[in-house]
Amino acid sequence: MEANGTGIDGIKRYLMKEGINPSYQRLKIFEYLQNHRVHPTVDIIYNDLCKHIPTLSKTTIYNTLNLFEQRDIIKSLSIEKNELRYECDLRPHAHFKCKSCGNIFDIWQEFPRMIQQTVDGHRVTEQQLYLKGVCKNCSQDL
Amino acid sequence: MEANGTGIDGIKRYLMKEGINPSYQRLKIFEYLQNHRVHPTVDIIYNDLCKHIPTLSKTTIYNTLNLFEQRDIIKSLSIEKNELRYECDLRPHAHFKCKSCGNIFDIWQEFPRMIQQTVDGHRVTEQQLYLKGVCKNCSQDL
DNA sequence: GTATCTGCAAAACATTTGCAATTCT
DNA sequence: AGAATTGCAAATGTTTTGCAGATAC
Repeated sequence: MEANGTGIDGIKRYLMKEGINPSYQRLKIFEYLQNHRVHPTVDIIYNDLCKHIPTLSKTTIYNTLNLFEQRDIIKSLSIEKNELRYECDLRPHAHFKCKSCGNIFDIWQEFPRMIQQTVDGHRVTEQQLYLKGVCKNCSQDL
Repeated sequence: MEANGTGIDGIKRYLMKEGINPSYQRLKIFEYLQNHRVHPTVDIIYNDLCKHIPTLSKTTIYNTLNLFEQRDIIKSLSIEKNELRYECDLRPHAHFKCKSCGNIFDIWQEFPRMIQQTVDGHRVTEQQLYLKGVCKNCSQDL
C-alpha cells in the first residue's frame, strides 16, 4: 500500500491509517521523501527541510525515519558504505549507483522476482539488488 | 584469480603476485579471511587475531583490508546498516542474512548472472544481491 | 492534565588521519 | 640508512540515547 490522495492531506490520511500520529514534522519528512526520489540521506533531508522548519533537529529525522521503517512505510538502502539512504517507493525494484557522480537510480527493468520463497532452505522475506558502475550521463562526459 | 597453494606460503606468493608486500600482519589477516568464511567485521577479526598477535591494532586491520579491497583481492559487504563485512571469495554469489541469528550465508544457487552490460543506458560493473529472512536453523527452533 | 513528540547535549560506534616508533632489507 | 609498515592517539562522521521542555488532545 502506498500513500495516495493529494498533498499533505493524503499523507495525513496515510499515516493515520498506518497507526502513525501525523505530527507536522512527520508529515513534512514523508512529503519530502515523496517529492525527492533521489534516495536522500538524513543529512540531505535535514539541510533542505530546516530551511522551512528552522527548529527541526536531526534527532527528529532519525526518530521519524526509524519509526517509518519499523512500520514498513519506507525502506532504507545501505548501497554505500557507512551511510543510509531512504525511499518511500515500496514496489520491488533494483538500484544503480554511479561511481562517478554518486547518483542513485531506480532500476525497474530486469529486477529478478523474489527468487523463491526459500533458498538453500532459508526463508527469504526481503531482497535488495545493488548495481554499480558509470551512469549514462557520466559516460558521455568522458 | 584466487589464493592457492598450501597455507601461509601460498598466501605469501599470492600477495606478492598481486604486488602487495606480504608483511606478517597482512599474511595473518588474509589467512584469517580464508579460514573464516562468515564474512567477519573488523571487530571480529581484531578480537580473534589479537589473541595470537598481541601488538595488533585495529588501524592495521582497517589499513590492510582497505589495501586488499583496492587491489581487488577481497570484497566488502554492506548488507547490514553501518557495518562492513569482508570476504575473500571473489566468485560471483549472493548473500543471505538471517534476521534472527544474524549469520550471513553464501548463496550459490540461483544467482542471476550479470544482468546486462548496461541497464537503462548505465554501464554496470558490479552487482550485489542481498537476501534477508530467517535461516533454516532458526526456523526449526521456532 | 496526561500522553506523546521534539530537540538539545552527550554518548556510542565505526572508520580515518597524523605522526612517531618500529621493522625490513 | 632509507623506505615501507605498524600502531597509538586524536579526529571525523553517523546514529543512538537520556532527558527536559514543548505540544497536542
